[in-house]
Amino acid sequence: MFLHMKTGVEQSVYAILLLTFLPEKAVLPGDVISTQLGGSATYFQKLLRKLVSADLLASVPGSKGGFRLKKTPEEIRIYDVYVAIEGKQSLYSSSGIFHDMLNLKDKDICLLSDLMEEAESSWQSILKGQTIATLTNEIHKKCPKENLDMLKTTVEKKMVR
Amino acid sequence: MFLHMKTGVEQSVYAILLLTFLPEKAVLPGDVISTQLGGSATYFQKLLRKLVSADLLASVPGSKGGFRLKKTPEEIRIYDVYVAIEGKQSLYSSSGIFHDMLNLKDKDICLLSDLMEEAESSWQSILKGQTIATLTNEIHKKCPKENLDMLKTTVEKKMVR
DNA sequence: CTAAAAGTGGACAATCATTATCCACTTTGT
DNA sequence: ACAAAGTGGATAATGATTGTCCACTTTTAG
Repeated sequence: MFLHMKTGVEQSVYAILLLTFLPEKAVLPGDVISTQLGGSATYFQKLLRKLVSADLLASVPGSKGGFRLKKTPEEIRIYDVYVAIEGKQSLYSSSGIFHDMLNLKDKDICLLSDLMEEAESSWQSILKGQTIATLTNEIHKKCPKENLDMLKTTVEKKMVR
Repeated sequence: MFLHMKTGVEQSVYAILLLTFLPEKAVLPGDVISTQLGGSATYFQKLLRKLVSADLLASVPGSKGGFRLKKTPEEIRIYDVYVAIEGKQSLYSSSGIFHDMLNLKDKDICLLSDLMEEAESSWQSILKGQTIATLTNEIHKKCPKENLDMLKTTVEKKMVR
């Protein structure tokens, strides 16, 4: 088992967080978002596309285009962001060692699968219990108001429509 | 976040399982273990060394040497195997995006860290609740007795001392 | 109507952690 | 003394993640 936040998911969460500052109907161009977060702009575009495919973000093409939330912060669970980026497939999959060791006929028998599924679902349930809205609430505890206001100002300056 | 059983941990669990069949004081050479499990023998040696370092296995060098359990199956939690192979470090570590986004002074502030720690500890608690002994019990449900007996016979044929 | 700005999708390259190999060295039994 | 087996370290191969590029479509502005 491996338990590591890939930067893709982390970046996505923060990107969505940034978009919560947008007024209704306004959008933020992708390169503004990536500039604000730092890191690779082109890779970031791919993340944004995944978030669009997952219906978390809406995109407007063309000049004056950009991205905005497609759901409310309350509706977006951290788990949804995770699935949007990583996909659902990253659940435990046996490598067949148990099968080989015991010379079993049925390829699908695996000793660890039950345990791993339980562990994963326990992990996921935590991520399902937290939404983007939860995080925005916590921002105020963790971050000085002035920094937050500065960020809001930047967003409003760069947004379109 | 990424949740995937690396084969190292999986192999290790099965290796330990295999060693539970050994009578007191007997040992099984490393290459016998890896042959039984399949996969790379040399990589497997590295895993065994990690398990020895973690005090889960005892090793006897020299001719007629090999490996045996250092603890009882009841004492070895799946979590212990995980930590032995992966190390404790694979906890969530922020990549500093939150910091960059908000221009914070304190590098260590991270919005996601609390959530991730909670999710991880929930995941780990499942792995702490299961031991090698638990798995041996389940083997009988999942695996025909004849295959199991065949495995035991092989182990007894190849063991030393 | 044309150009510029912005998102889309796919092919492809770079990076990094994991997995795998090799070798010189030590320990133990015969 | 020699063979079998574990140890530790250096190093290569692999594969997933991350990052780049480019041709294409959509929209707005002039």
